[in-house]
Amino acid sequence: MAKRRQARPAEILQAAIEEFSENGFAGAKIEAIAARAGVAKGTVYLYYATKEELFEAIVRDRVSPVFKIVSGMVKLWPGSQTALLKQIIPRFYSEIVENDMRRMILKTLISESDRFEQLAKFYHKEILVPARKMLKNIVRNGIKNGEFRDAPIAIEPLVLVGPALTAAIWKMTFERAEKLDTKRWLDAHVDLVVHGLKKVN
Amino acid sequence: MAKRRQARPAEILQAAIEEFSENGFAGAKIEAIAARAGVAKGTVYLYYATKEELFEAIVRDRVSPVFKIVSGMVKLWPGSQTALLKQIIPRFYSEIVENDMRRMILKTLISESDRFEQLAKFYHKEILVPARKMLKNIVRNGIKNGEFRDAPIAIEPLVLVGPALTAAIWKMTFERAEKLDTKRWLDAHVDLVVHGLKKVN
DNA sequence: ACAGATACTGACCCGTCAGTCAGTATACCC
DNA sequence: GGGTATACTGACTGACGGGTCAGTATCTGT
Repeated sequence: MAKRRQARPAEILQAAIEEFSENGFAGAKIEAIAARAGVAKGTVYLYYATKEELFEAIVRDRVSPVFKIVSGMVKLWPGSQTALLKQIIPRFYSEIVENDMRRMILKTLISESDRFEQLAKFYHKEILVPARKMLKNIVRNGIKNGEFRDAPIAIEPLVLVGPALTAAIWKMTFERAEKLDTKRWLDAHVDLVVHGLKKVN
Repeated sequence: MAKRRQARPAEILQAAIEEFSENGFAGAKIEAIAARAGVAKGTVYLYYATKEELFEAIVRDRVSPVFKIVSGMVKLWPGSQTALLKQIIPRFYSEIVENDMRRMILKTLISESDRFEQLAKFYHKEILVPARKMLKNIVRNGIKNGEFRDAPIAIEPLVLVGPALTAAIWKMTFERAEKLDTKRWLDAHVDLVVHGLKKVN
């Protein structure tokens, strides 16, 4: 023991991600997180004052960075905006729908939004607002270059990724009643969006 | 007291709807439900064995009936399928996004899906499957009569209402960070769907 | 090799709340 | 008006788990 001062936080965070992902926020036990990290319960509290703070650390450490990668990709895109959407939307599925940790974060944000008012604001500012801006740019570029119609989606572009969120919800909630066919869902989604935006004259 | 045997269940159910809607499933206290119903805690348990059972009773009593009304409307629709969608989609918003009770039910289903495995199956069978069938019929009819393209949406038609779900989630989770402009969102949604399905030759 | 600082431990504390049940009040029938 | 069934009550129990802290181990500098 001891001397681990710098390694500990990361170890505990990793253990927490696993425990939270498997059991959700409410179901996760601090003692179980400690056990996974090979540490006593009290030690967890040396680094994170509350269960909430531990959860917030996960969001800050693991969610924000991912978005920056996607967002960087957009800036360098050489092809058409339609092709870009066909690239981006599946990305939402692999990052949100198919990723245990991020699905769990989403579920927690929904379930415990009262408890995490602060975190919801953080998520909104760091993820939702930038995502909207990114999508808005894509749509506007498409309108400008004649690919897309001048549609109200340009004002409320997050509507474009709504079905992806719904797929994630389905997976969390109804998977045992009926398995989601992610690929089929994604295909329908992309097709709808592409044709919904396309300019027709 | 006494003699209320037939009135009690409905009174308690109503009180439970209010308490659950205001505080969510986890935050709702049986004692508070009892107080609202003007009854002692023990009395609640004479009619509903557990908190879960009480919640299930709400879903069974209040959710299924609504769907039947919407679904009936579709059968009698005289106009175009496009016009029908323009009628139906806003309906999803008033029934799900703008209704406290149903938003709370949705949130609970998501948050407590493990606890309510049985109920999730019920909801799937009674709501989701019929909703999908209804939407599938609309899309197919539209394809048949030349209004719509033959799109993959015909196979996964729930994608069409995905953005509505997302709006409900936003309202539950990020309302305090940024108020959802439901009408604007709805307009973008309907526009996307209508143009996404439209046949163009 | 000693002292003080730092890291860690885990038994315990404590608030919460779903669910129970012995006791009380009311209705109903003869 | 007495006796029994039925409805209701609310103090209590028991499980749970987040958070605490007095005690122990290890490290570090001199």
